Amino acid sequence: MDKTDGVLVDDERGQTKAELTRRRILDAAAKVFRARGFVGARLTDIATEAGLQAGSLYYHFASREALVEEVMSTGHRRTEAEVRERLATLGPDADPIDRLCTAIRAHLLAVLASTDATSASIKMIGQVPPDIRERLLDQQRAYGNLWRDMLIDARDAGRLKDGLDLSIVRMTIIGALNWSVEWYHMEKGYPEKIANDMATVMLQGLLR
Amino acid sequence: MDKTDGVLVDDERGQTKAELTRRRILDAAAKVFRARGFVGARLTDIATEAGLQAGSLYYHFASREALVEEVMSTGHRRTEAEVRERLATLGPDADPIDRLCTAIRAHLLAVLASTDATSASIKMIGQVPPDIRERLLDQQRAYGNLWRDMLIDARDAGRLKDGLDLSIVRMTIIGALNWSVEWYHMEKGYPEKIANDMATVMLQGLLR
DNA sequence: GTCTATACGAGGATAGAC
DNA sequence: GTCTATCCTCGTATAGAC
Repeated sequence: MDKTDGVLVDDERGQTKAELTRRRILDAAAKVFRARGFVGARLTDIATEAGLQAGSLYYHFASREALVEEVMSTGHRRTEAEVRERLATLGPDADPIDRLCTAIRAHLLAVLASTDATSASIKMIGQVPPDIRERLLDQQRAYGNLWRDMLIDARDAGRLKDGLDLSIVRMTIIGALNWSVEWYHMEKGYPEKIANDMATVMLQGLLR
Repeated sequence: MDKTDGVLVDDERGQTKAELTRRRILDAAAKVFRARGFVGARLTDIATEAGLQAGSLYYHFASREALVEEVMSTGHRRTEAEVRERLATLGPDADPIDRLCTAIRAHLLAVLASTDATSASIKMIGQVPPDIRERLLDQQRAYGNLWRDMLIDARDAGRLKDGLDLSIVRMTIIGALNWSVEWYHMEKGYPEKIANDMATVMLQGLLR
């Protein structure tokens, strides 16, 4: 499984040719899937983007679905990694609200300003076949728990409004963050500003 | 265009057999598209659900894409209609914050507790071919303006925090509402509670 | 490892009977 | 209007040469 490890490093030392090509295919696939969605992305498109023929993909991947799944899995793993890293910089006993704010910002920036795989994974989660979807949701459970725990900590510290269902709150926040892939376009956006406004609205509300 | 009018009435008087079948197909399509997504929904499934054979669909619709587009268009129109109706009950010079709160609740309830077409239209907006997508986004512009105007009114009344980009706020709110179709399941949900918590979080924030 | 060529299945779409 | 039967296109996947 060393293919799934070093995924975040772009260091080429010690990579066989096959591993490099495999990586190139994954990048191409992420780009095409992000742009065209699960339906619209053809293996021919992906192969062309990666600089080879459609048939050649099968030397590296067992099927179209295997390719999709790895792209999405990688995308989610990156988002989660970025959020956890940013949280780690706060130290273990940071203020729970600071942690929430940091997570909101990190998740949004990961989704908008990071790789194609991250937004592809969000855009396609509602489209992939049930078995793939199931495995991906399993994988995302740990990440969901991270958010759940942050919210519980904040509530236990007496910082949240009473009576809110924290599951609903969690899905509301993550939903707003994720939906940004549907409307954000590189030309017109300032991810930092979006992250700030979203954090403000979700934590303090939009009312004065 | 009397097909697109009476869409909300279930009154059968004056409807030809063809019009009734057409309606039945649209309902079946909405259900199948909602459940299986744009990719997974086959014409065979839709036809079966509507109680006829795949080939027969073509008497009523020119193509699969025409069918998709009408389902989505109808779905969005219903959401918009429900929100506008609820706003209308408030009267023309209601408090701008009441209007926002009402719109948030109405949009969510329309999406979660209403017909298959409403959630299908949201789930598939990121999946359909560019030309269809373009026309649907055009259609949605008027609805976006409704939200934009509500936010502007609230700001002009001095009720919103300073410095927020109202476009970002609008997309944040609508995004959170729309994303609910990805996580809500009929069994476990209480749309009213979800609507309340979402309105609270977005207007007043989740902090105490 | 990557190519070319091709097999194969699936599903959208059409034709004609009824 | 709806059926059955069939065509046709497209894209995934495989085989074998290089």
